[in-house]
Amino acid sequence: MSGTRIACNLGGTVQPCIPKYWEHGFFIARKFMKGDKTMFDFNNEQDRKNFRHTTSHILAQAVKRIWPETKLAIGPAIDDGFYYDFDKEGGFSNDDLKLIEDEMKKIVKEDLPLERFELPRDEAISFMAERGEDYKVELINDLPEDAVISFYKQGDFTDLCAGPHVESTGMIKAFKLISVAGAYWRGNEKNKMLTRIYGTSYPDKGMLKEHLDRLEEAKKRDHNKLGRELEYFTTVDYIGQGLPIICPKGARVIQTLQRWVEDVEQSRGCQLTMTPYFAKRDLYKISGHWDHYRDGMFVMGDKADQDDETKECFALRPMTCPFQYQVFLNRQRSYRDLPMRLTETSKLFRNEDSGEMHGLIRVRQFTISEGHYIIRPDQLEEEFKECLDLAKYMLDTVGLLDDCTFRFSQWDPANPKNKYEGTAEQWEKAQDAMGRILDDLGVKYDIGIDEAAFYGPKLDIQYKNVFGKEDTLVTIQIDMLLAEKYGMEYVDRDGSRQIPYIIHRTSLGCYERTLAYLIEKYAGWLPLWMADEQIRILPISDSHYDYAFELCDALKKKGIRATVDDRSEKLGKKIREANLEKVIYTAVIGDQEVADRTCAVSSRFDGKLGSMSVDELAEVMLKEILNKVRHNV
RNA sequence: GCCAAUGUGGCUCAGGGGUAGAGCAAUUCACUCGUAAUGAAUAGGUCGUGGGUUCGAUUCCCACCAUUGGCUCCA
Repeated sequence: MSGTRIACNLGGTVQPCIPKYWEHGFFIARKFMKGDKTMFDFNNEQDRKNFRHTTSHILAQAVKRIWPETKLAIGPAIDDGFYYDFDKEGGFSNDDLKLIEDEMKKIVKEDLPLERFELPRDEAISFMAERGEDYKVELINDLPEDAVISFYKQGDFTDLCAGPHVESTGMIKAFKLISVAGAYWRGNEKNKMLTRIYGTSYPDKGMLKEHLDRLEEAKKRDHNKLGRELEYFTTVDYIGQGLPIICPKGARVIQTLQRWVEDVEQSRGCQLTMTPYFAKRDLYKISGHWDHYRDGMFVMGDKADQDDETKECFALRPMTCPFQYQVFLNRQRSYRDLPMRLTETSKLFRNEDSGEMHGLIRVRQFTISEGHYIIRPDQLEEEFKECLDLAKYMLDTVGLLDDCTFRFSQWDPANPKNKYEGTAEQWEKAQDAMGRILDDLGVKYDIGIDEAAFYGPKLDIQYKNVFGKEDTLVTIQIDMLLAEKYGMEYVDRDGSRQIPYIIHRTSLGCYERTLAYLIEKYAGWLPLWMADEQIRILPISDSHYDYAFELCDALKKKGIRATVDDRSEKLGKKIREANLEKVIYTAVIGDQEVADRTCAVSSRFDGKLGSMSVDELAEVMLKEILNKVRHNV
């Protein structure tokens, strides 16, 4: 969009926007830039947001024209487009979307200028109250005392809005309504569920098409589709939601990752533990899980017995922490024992709400490289740094680091659900420590308020799936609370008893989720070292089978995962299917190869490598495997 | 959990109140093949599950289950 750079000269308060078209473009209203000349550029985030925000107003206008009784909530721009929340009886159907789009086209054609005006609070309230816009009235009421209350008017439609917007509705040359979804008013599940319409818009049709094509391409990488097609995993109705079956191919990847992770952790001073998958309620009571996390746990037995102290009650573990602490508690500890770096490839069980599950990304049983570093306070910085370094090393090795973002997840003292343990003082102390360490390390992070664990702040390493939805891949948490709850202490140098700090950390994070992201990142072409089938040998006809199997065995002996396609099919078909099944290396065997004891090798990434002996082939492949080479797909 | 959409052989999909169809895949046979689909034949579905309406339901209604997109929650 470099050609679309336009000047803007625009007004203060009630001033109408005066369009001033430059060569190719249009211009944008900036209420706050009185007399200032600025450029519009769709590549600029703010300009793009304004553009999408105006589109959301057009959406609202269209909806109000068709269903005047509909109440408006909010309608901001988001990363790839915009949405608007409506309160309409019965919601919207897909046919309705079409209807709305048609009306929106009319509004664009009408080329209505967006005019900004302000009203004093009482007038603003009566303005919206007269129109029956209860949600808007609530919004205005909640604005701070000194807030400027502004409106934007376009033709027959006026919305409460801080702006800014583009010049006129005629500028929205290309848009599309993408989907309908439910969303709680103000994001609170206790409030009414409204109907949200998502859409996107662009300055021209070509860009819109590009965007939609990108979405189509993303769908092809979707682990939930590709992972099932390639038989990494499957699900079964009668086993249950969020309980995927990891098939051999997926299990191989996870096994390979797990072995590597455990080895690396061991080389960095971690000790492996194996602790029970479930425990009595008593354990979780000490940790606070029983009070703060019970909804997320699978508690066994009758619900009625759960709180009956005379009855034994077990629950599957949602976290490993309280189990691993028992290792520390097993005997008296000295400051010399610290840091104690415990790690476990841990199965966890969390009773997620039914609507939360998603492929391998959000499941009810998962496997995580979960570690607890029990440390002296003076070791906090060094050990935290070690955890971060470990995580970055692992993510970098598998190729996910570059797409990660960091989130400093903090508590919200005002959380209404009594989510957090501990005192404000303890929280401030832990958060200050983490903030200091992150700043020292120069980590660039966003701050997530109310994203902390119930026992402490977290550094979350976030990753986005092909559709842009973000989840946590790795987490490192500082905990100054739980050690005390469990009576964990060590004898310090001076003989005094001290309470350790604990760092909760994952190194590679959840294997199921990581597998999902790897499938998406590599579009199924996982790096050779973790791929299940590393090479497929393709004999041309059955006279070549013996040599093909001989070759296969020779490669296996060298630690390469090789198979033979011994079906009675033509070579073209075998090659096609090896590609569809994302096998990186193929080796063709015909008369020539049998005669000179070679094979004709191709690699997905390096093309035809020509004729090679077993040893040459193994050398090439082992080099790629040992170096954990990753390709861009 | 909430809002909505979807659910037809392994996969992609068509159909529709009178008890189901295509392509690919699978199986068998023939072909013995040189870098992205050889041909023929065969088999495979109580149309997600359970109720209801009806002479009759896969089709209409209800509930449940699962999948998908959001919301809320979260590794």
